[in-house]
Amino acid sequence: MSTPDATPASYRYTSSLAGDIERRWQDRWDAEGTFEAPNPVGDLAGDTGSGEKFFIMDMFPYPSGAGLHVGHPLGYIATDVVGRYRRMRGDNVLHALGYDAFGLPAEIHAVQTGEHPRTNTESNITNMRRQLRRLGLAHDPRRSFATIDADFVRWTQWIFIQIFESWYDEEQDRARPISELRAAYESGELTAPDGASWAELGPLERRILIDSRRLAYVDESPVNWCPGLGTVLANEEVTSEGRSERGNYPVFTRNLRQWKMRITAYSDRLIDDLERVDWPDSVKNMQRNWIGRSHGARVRFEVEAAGTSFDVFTTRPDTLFGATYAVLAPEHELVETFTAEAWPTGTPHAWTTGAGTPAEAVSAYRAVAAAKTDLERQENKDKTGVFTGSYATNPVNGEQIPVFIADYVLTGYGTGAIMAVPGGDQRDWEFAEAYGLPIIPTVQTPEGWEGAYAGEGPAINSAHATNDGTGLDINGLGVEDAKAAVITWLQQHGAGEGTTTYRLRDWLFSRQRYWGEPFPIVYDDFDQPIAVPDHLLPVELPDVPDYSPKTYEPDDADSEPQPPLARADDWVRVTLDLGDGPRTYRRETNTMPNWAGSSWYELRYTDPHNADRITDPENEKYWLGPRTDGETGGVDLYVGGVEHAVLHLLYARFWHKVLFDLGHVTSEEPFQKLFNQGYIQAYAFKDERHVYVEADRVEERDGGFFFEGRPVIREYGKMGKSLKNIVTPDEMYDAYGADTFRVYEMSMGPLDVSRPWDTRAVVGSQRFLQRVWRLLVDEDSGESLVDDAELDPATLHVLHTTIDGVRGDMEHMRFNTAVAKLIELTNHLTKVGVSARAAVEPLVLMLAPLAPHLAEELWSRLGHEGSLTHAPFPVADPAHLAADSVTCVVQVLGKVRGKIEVSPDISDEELTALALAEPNVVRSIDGRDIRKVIVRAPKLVSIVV
RNA sequence: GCCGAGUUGGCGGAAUGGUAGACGCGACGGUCUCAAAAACCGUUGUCCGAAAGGGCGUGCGGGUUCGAGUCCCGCACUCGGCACCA
Repeated sequence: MSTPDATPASYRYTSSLAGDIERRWQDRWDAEGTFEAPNPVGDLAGDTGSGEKFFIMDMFPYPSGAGLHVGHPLGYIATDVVGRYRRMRGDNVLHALGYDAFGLPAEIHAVQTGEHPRTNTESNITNMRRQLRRLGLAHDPRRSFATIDADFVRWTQWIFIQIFESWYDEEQDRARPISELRAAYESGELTAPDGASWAELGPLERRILIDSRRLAYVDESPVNWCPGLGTVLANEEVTSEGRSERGNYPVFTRNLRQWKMRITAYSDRLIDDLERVDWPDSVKNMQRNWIGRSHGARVRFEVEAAGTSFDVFTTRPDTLFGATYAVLAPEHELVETFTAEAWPTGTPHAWTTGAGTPAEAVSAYRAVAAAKTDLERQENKDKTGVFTGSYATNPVNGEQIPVFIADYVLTGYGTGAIMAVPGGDQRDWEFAEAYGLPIIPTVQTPEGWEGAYAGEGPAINSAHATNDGTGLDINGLGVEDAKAAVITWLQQHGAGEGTTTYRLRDWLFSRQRYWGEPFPIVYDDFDQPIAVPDHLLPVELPDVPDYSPKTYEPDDADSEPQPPLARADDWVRVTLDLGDGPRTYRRETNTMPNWAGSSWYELRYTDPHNADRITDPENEKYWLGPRTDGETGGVDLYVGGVEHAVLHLLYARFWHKVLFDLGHVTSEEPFQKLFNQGYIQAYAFKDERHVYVEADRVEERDGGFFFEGRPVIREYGKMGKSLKNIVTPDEMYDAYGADTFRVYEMSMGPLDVSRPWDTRAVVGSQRFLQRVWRLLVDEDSGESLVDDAELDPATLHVLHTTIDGVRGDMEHMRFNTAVAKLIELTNHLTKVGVSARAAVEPLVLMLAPLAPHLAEELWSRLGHEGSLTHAPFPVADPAHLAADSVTCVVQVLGKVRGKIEVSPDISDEELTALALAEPNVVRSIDGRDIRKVIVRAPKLVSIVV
């Protein structure tokens, strides 16, 4: 690396000079607390100023031990540029960075090394802080935290208790304290689902009734059990292949007692409020699809032989006349009830699978289905099933239709049972073909249509006459009208009603892991959960000899989860006085998923040291509250990758809404504006053995790529150690300095687009900063080159159009074009040899958000005392935006045939005359009649002949 | 299959319906140097032409318009999400 002494130009802006400047300013910013943002109240209280507040957040990092590559800081640089720009606009900017520090990698490391996960995690945080500090990010260091800090865990647990101690009031459409539910039962305003009154219930029954309504509850239900990881997983953590997102182990559906959060109560609000936030449409759509709201009908099918009925959900009640059989999911709770004693006479062989009785066939089928992973269920799309031996009554026409069980019907969606309409549904069609079931079309198909038809058309075969005239007849109606008619009829006849179902399931919240927040829950002798009182929070993790859950063979579906905390006997047994004297309780031994901390961390930035509340209401209202009535409030700008579209971003919205309902926050949404940055990707190279070779040693020539003289194949994708294509920020700091690195990342392209890293191209950004430096500083002597000359008109024009453009680009986060405009200004000043203060001061100020260290250095060399952090961002003077002359384009039949330099305020007539006089235009017209002349003075004349 | 985003030079990318390719990389030529590197200056969509100038050109096929990368219709391909969701 060159040093200042190695070249004649001792004061050239080289990497080492940049490094000196950058470290010096970083130390000074720290010492002066330059980026500390004042709060309205509390320990960080100060003068919040007259400007707007602006709260920026990055999706906080997991402190991985692997270190950073150049892709990681992209979003952090972008938010830093926005924050620095907003400060120069006079805003009070809150920007800090915490660490999402619970999670599996640290626990796996701990299991392997025996070292406590906290030790490793904290050293990773230290290392990451060091790497990021070198970038010069303008964060308020007082507001940084990690989700593993005892103080943070305390409030995570406190929020859990808030959720545990509340229920969802469907009438008022909001969460309310559980005490109000108890009061409603006591007063008789509400009764238990079975109609029992509060007075009739015993103490335990009362508790079970209350517990069943909580927003955080224990429930035995089908969950994703992953024996390979030894834990259960949320739906969102299972891939579409039915494997764990972490570790890629098989996942099985098992009925287990686990903690859940009633996120489904918020389905409608989570969908509807997407309209009120400024988020990318793609993310909104992903959330809508994930919640999966569908409108339809619930239809009751009586099974007379069994003396009971089952409900199905359908989005197409208009096709009810085409329902020729019904299917229950194999796990449906009524399967046994519907399983007949013996096969009805004439049952086709295919329906029985050769079993002697329905019970044998059903239990064999259920056993096979239970042993399948979700992946196996998905891979095999051949329709299979068995007949239960029972028939159900189609309510619209009284037809007896056979009831099957089949694994193409899912237990978790709708009612876990369907009416099968082979004429209108491809899956039902396939099943009907396989089992010889009748197919009745109920919608007129287009000419020549084969197979199931799900499209528009008039209803056919859809009438049933009854003696009393109450029969349903929808023939001829369109799909929408038919749906409405059927729902009305079902409601009148007590056979069903219109309803809405959701794909979203309640959030499985417990994990059998060590490295997570313990639940603030104990169990009493009745085995019922009780919240640990606030003053005993946080419940801290005990030290244990072994951090691993009991894991199993990945394919061992019958294994049972066993959390590591269950082995810490001294911790599990605890004596507490919960108001009725000291008693022994048993602690909950599951831990929270690593989504817990990130579900509320935006709140803690606003009041990070508050010991009495998650955040003071004044601070929350100032930083997050709605600016005007009807707004949701929330973080002003949240930047991160799209990979959290349905995980973190859905959970965080849910928790925030609960806290809003309970009156703890004034904002209805956590993140008002969301921006997904793209990824920086990289090329990787493989040799003829398909082994990756070091990418930085590959040469490109003759249109091919070579490593040590041998041809290699190029691939495009992620940066990764195994791909041998990692480029680290540290390498960039050493070779160019942080400012060059920042400018390069911002100039590569639009922030939301992914693009390949190209180390060779970074030098362009360095050359740009060197040119800026050379405008102000003599490279040989280090003397200032700045003078007080007046600006010529052309320079004034370039300067002010640049100011105008850069401001617009900053407002809309178009940093790539902002950099391009600053380069153009710099190139202009270099070309005309202008180093006048009137030009270079605004240049330095505009550069400050992007290359803050260099800008601070030049600002002080311009004679200013303090930091330019709060110096005003330049404002364009409209008087200088208009150019002295503009190039007018003359088109003939839409093709450019001439250009004229004209005054900006030229009249249409004058311009037309000039255009028609242009020699090349005259030649193009070639004597033809002019039919029309379109004039857009002063930029364009279009001549039609 | 459904939903969403995209397709512009050798590469990353610019372009309120009005000069396509700003800015940067690379490449080519030059200055400086004993030489090289760095730095600086110039050229660079493509074809015809000595030049002036002209033809072609934003994935493909149509359309609207004086004028389309941009708007409309259809298609292909790439990427992302969901997927036996009734």
